[in-house]
Amino acid sequence: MAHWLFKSEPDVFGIDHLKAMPGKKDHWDGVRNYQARNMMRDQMVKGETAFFYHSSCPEPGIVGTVTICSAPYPDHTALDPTSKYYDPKATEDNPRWYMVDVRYKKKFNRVITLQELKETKGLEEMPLVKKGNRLSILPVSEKEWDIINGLV
DNA sequence: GCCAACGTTGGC
DNA sequence: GCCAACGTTGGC
Repeated sequence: MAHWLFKSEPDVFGIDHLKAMPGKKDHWDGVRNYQARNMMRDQMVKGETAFFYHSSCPEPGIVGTVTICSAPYPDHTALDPTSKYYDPKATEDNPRWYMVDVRYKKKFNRVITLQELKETKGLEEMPLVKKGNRLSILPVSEKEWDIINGLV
């Protein structure tokens, strides 16, 4: 099974928000980038695990893990004119954007900072540590998954 | 708040 | 199909 990384701004929706949701799960809406959507729609499988990453905050880094607990399905916020994720080009027949549900799995006892990830041997090829990457959904290899879990 | 690095849009 | 303009992301 593949592994993933989900980025989110902790001020908007951090791992503690997810943990506080009913059933400790929520839908991961608002992905509005085609590359991220394609990975989500075409490759994600229920039961796979992912890192939860906090971005645009004082200490950017990986804060825990989540489980993908649904198959990909259309992101209905794209059809809602009152949503900040509304997309006038999305329709019922052609939803354009997709999402999955994620469930809180674990919060690490510390933040594995971006800085630390950059300095860790074996993670050099992670898109996350490379310059200019802005995708909110990223694939994580089995090797990288193990290395990062070993840092905690 | 700055700015680099993208991605998207739209005129041609 | 090119490409300039514009918008967004996200670390610092």
